[in-house]
Amino acid sequence: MTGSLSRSTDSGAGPAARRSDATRTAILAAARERFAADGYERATIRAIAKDARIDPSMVMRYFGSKEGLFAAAVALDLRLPDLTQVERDEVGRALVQHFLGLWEENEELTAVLRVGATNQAGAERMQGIFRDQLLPVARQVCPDPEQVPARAALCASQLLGLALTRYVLRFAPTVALRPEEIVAWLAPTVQRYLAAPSP
Amino acid sequence: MTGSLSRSTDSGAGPAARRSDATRTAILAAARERFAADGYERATIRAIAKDARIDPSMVMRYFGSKEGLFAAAVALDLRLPDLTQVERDEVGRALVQHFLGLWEENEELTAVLRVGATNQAGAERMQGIFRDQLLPVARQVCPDPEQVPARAALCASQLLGLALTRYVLRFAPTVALRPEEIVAWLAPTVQRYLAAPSP
DNA sequence: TATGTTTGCCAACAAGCGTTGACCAACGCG
DNA sequence: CGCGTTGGTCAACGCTTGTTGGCAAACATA
Repeated sequence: MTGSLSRSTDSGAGPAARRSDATRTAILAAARERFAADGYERATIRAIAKDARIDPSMVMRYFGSKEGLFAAAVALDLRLPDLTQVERDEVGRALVQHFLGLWEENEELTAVLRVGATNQAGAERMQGIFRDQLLPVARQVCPDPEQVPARAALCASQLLGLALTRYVLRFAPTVALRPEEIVAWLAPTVQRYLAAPSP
Repeated sequence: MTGSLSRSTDSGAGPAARRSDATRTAILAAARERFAADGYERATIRAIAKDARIDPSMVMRYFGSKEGLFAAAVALDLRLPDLTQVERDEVGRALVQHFLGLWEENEELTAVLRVGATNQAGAERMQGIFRDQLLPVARQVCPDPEQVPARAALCASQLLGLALTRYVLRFAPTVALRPEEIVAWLAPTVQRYLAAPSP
């Protein structure tokens, strides 16, 4: 009941490092992996707990529910670059390159895409990412403000389509493509969607 | 409700129209709807049976298992046009138009896409559709036979990306686009992926 | 040492799932 | 009429799921 959480080793800046932090991050890592591999429904709390080598009830204690765990596991920040600093006719290439790098190293993105395809809450989360992160960047580049949503949406369709076929559906020819090839093919597309005059 | 044709009037050609055919198709329709709306795991046999107003056990009798039902519900034929009959620089537009028409009228495609994102068997089914239906068409148009798989894969990424954002994730700006706009934007992309010299 | 808080495991719950088999009501036909 | 086939319901099975509460150690503080 006491709110006091003073610790002997709490020296100065930042919150004290609790013993449970290790388990917490272990759970989150296992959750990301499972969500990415299996999607929301088939990624069971029991399996995640087994991966993290703790009891399923701990997951509930730390994250309240399965939805809470998912929300905590995939807190997505695309870290999109500031396109005002990029040459006007290079924004397409910059965006594709950035996205590809994200997907290659980060399995959260596969998780959120897989869940977005199954789950209503997941879809809404993706809508939020699109609205809060991609739309503003598109606004920096698009000529006509009124066309920003449509153009950003077209970019999303191409970028997510690549991610879908390469990381989720695993089409053989798409998986075989080297990153440079992908950039070379997709950059002009994204460039046109973003900045070229409308057809 | 049954509208059953009498067996005695079974005149010659084709198998007799059984009374159960109505239920069968009702189950399939309900299954398509549920799979499209909920994905594989959350589309329960019980819910499908309730939609079709019959007992869950009937689904098992007719289709053996949930996987059997899914296989029967989404037997996918894209009916892709013969691109050798189309002007060389119009194949992009033709393909986009055809795909868009399919998606707009046919919820099987949403179902198979949603399931492909969750389910291993679903993903393999999509790989098969790509291999057996899109690849051959690309072979009709691509200049260099060696590039056919990569080029077809790029087309798939754009077309499926559109379907994903429009019909599954339901991004507002993508949903708002009129079909003609989509064709106008995507046709040049697909055209370039298929037939333009590699970058 | 004594006390209260963390951290964790265990066993169980209620609900929902796919699936099965027993049983019943029509129907077609001799 | 009687009888086999068909179309259908019902009740249950075994299992897995998310979730809960109790209890025992480990630890921190006094």
